[in-house]
Amino acid sequence: MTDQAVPAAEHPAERRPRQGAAAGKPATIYDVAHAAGVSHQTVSRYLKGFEGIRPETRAKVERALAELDYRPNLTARSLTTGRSRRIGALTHDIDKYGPSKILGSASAAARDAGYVLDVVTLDTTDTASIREALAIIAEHDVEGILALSSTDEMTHAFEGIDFRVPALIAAEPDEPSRVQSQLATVGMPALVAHLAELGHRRLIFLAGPHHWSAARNRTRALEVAAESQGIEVAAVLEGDWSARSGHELIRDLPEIDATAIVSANDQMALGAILALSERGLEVPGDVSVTGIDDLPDAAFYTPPLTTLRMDLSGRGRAAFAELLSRIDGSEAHEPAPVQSELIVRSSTGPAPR
Amino acid sequence: MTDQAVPAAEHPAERRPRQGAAAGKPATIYDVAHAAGVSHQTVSRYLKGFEGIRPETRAKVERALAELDYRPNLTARSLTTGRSRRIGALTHDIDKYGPSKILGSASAAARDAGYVLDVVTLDTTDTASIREALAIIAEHDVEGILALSSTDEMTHAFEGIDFRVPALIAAEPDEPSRVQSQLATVGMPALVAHLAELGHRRLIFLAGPHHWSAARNRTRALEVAAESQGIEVAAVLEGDWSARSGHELIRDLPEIDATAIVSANDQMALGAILALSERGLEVPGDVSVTGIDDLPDAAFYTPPLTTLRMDLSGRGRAAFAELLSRIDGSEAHEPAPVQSELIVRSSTGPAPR
DNA sequence: CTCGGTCTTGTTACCGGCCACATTGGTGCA
DNA sequence: TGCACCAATGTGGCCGGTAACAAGACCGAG
Repeated sequence: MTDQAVPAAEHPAERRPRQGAAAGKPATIYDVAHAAGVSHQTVSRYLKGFEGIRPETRAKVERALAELDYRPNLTARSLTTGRSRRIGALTHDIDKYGPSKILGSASAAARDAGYVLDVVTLDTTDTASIREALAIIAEHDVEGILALSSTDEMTHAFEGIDFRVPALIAAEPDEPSRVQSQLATVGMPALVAHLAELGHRRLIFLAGPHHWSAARNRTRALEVAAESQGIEVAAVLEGDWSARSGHELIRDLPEIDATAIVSANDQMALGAILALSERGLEVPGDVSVTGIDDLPDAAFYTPPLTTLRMDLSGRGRAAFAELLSRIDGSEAHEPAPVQSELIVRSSTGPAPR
Repeated sequence: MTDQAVPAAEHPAERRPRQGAAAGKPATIYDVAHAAGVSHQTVSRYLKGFEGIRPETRAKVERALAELDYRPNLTARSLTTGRSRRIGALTHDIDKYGPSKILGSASAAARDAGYVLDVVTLDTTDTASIREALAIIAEHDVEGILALSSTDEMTHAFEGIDFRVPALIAAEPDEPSRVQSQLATVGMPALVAHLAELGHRRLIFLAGPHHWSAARNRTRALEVAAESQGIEVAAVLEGDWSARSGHELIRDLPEIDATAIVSANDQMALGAILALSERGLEVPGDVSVTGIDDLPDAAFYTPPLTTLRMDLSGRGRAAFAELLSRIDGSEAHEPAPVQSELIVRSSTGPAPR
């Protein structure tokens, strides 16, 4: 409490020349404290929103803060608090609609919660490269890990790893659950019923790749719905979600032994429609086609696609919310169940007799 | 240098109970150093790849490292080095193909360079929300900032801000440059020439939203190419990149006073095709339609779309490379020029007389 | 045998925050 | 008037690394 200058024992910040935004390095709380004539701790308290600071002290701090254009250094903060406010996100096929939509909504949810997503993309689907990506994420000191695409390889890569932080795969789960049951109990039956009402009795299913849990989910839901409504599934053909694969599967079929094609996503349906038209078949005159997802573009296919609208944004948000609740131990407020809704457009019509 | 135990002055790590991966917190270099019987600095040197370590010391460190399942704490490292190995990425419309493709490729490039992208998504396009997103990014201690979508609002939001780190907008630039000139000098002229050869003399252009620099770019390139080849642009209609807008623009047109529609992207072309068919016009029999981008789906539209393939991945990679070179001051190895290539499919055909 | 240089390793300070604890000044009450 | 108590603020340590410098061991040369 003496006022006499102690030559070298001055505060570290003393040695640094006075600096504002224009100068070299960003201001720290020490710079601010010095400028305000208070201790760094007082600044820290102010920043934290501590109430018990005298008005005039508060004013001094505020002035210094503004003057130096202070911005907190989150790196330093997270070193002591252990909270980095960062979530590692892992995805492949980010250029595909589904994953990128989920990513976007998860990212928006993250932002609203003050988090940022550290995105690492995967080039390939093999377990080894997923592991590698996980290692990168782990180094970056994230508070949680979110996998945006749910394949067997992903599940496998997640097994037996000690992440030290919560990790989860955003998925249409294999196991019975809200999502699955909503699709299986409401969405898919509605789609099949729609076809049945139009007189269709045999359909071909274009499935997604089997190593995706969402694909298995959708296949099973379709089979159950068809069975229970007495609709025959003439064939289940496995594609890779792409329009190309939908096109090839239908193009290479010896004969179209059904009056309807149900596709596990809209893009394969798009390919199927083209292949049908190349075979001289009309949609929906000769064959009806349906998709799943309801891409924004699906309403503008020729013809506009009848499809099941899936709430992908909801999935991203729900996944993030779930992860967040695991991170801070708070109870996950039960997310609204993810809905699927039948959207009838003109790609479906009465079955030809 | 005495060996006698100094009660409380032991190393911090001493006080913590022995711990492996199974125990509480992750191991630090101090833990490793203690386990190996060396100083933490020796461990740090080993980790850095320092050569001058005696083989037996090296072995001890390696053993301890493995035993404790040590993983470096990047937060602590970046606090001293000032290098966080993190890039802030800013985008809206991440669920659209263009931005997500650019994001994906930028992210892949980042990963290869040992960086991670901190993604913040924008809900709206206004400058204020961009600024807010930038503030979030700035707090997260990134080494650079990359904006993935290039709108006027983005440019505006970037102006007059002291980022303290390199920041750039990945764009098809307004100013003459490689990208623009390749599109303007090669791609677009090829597209227009293709239509001219088919006998088209009047076309309608579906432009992207004017506040996107890429949209202005494409509009200007088209106008120039059309002018120089004696093709008349009957109308320039501004959409918002979506299939919906392409559909509405063509649907609401009093008359189709042209034999070809050139769209600034594939999705508006998709909407246009549907609108034409609803008007009873055949593509390409009555009207030819072209797009730009060459989405994977564009080859499977009905009819498959003639389009200009744009190298979006190249854009993402190039943007990241440029940013990286600004960060570490290295010379940017001139990236391969971004190419656009004419892809002729069946949505274009001879002009009706 | 001593001295300087090199090689290897250890010690201490520091990055920018937060936390626990210490200290100061003012107030109420006996 | 003295003292306990509380409100406001300051001090020092710590988080987990890196950097600068110091120190001990070993070497050859004078």
